[in-house]
Amino acid sequence: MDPRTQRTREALLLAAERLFLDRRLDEVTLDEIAAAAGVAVGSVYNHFGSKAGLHAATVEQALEVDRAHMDLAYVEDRGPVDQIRSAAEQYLEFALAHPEHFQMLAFPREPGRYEAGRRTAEELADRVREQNDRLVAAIRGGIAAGELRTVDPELTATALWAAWNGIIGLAWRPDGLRRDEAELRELLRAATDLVERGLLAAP
Amino acid sequence: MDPRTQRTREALLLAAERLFLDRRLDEVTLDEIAAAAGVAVGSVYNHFGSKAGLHAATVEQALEVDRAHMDLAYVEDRGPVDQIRSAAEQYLEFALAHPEHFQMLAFPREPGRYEAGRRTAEELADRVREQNDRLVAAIRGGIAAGELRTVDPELTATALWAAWNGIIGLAWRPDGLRRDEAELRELLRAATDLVERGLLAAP
DNA sequence: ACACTTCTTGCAATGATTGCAAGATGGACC
DNA sequence: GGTCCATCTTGCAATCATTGCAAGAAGTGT
Repeated sequence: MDPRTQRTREALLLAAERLFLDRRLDEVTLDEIAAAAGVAVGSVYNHFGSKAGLHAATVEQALEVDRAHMDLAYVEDRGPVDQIRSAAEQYLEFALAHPEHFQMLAFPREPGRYEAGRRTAEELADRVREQNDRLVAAIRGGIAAGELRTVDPELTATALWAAWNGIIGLAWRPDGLRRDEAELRELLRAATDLVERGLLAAP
Repeated sequence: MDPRTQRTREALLLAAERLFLDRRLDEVTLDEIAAAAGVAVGSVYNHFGSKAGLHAATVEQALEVDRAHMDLAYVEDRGPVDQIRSAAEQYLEFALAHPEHFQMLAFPREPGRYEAGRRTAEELADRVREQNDRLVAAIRGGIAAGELRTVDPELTATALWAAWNGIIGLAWRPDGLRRDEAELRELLRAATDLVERGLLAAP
């Protein structure tokens, strides 16, 4: 990698990390960050695509946390059904612990006109696919083990993940429909129960 | 209502409607709209809270369309299960026909610091509650008729609606995970099937 | 006509974003 | 070393939504 790129990126990340420590995204200006990093504002766009992209990068470690969370779910000694159930729980834990990252994964914004923005967006999408593949595998496993009905694993995994996003996303609605942590757990539990046992009465 | 309020609102709505006819939200500036309406830019904030709020108001009729769509689902002569199934379908149709409104209902943005913005946000939330109540009623009906298992109707309705939001929202992702109309229909069908019959194999 | 409330307006300021052109720098090659 | 070239960086201007505020205008009631 070009040493200039490396220097600029690191200076920005370091400065941004410090500033984001005690202030929220909208309380810190790009001017301030760039000044603290000793770099031009434009460099933020060159390397991270947007303010949000820079912020994302500073919390990039959270993606590792994401993986760590989800690793908890897919441990080998759980049955497939258990894995799916705990995937939902761990996803919620991840979202509550790292709301910005959850929102970037679940509800990404337009990446802007800089190459760096689009690159970041696709990296995040890859992360989602990665988790989705594990879910697919769990579903496949469940079907193979006879624990689950025969469904399309890909379709089911995507639908499940998207449904979780919709439910968990209620936590950050700005209106009266916002749900708090406890309500979310209830909702997600209800959803999981629904998906497992179905809504229809036994025939 | 103060006649000044009425005049200003109508002038803005008329001008905005015209300009939004052949250009998208981000292609029309507030300066332009205010100039066309012969009012100050600030009036947009006084009455609609934000540019998005003004846009919302111009497509307000779409909310009637929303109701019309959803009315199709909850007709009396359908059974509760049928009603729920078609509620999902109609919600998708509504979202595809009126993406901006769907997004304002499903994923509202911060309403901004003007009173008008918060008012609009709560009106939209009320609209959601209204539809949610119908879903609750359908679920109650299904349980009463013995067609559905005994679940918490409120919890289930909210979870269902939020899940639909997550799935339908995939249509407007800016990244590689976007799903097109056909895929959405498939996904939603899969989700509905999942919710109805459950994922677990018959014991 | 007078007072009072409520709207409207104009203006300045902030801050993200975009586009661009000029300058600086690192690496490859002689 | 010196030269060339691709790539970064920078600075700057411009756009645009948003916010805050203060002065002016217009209803409303007395």
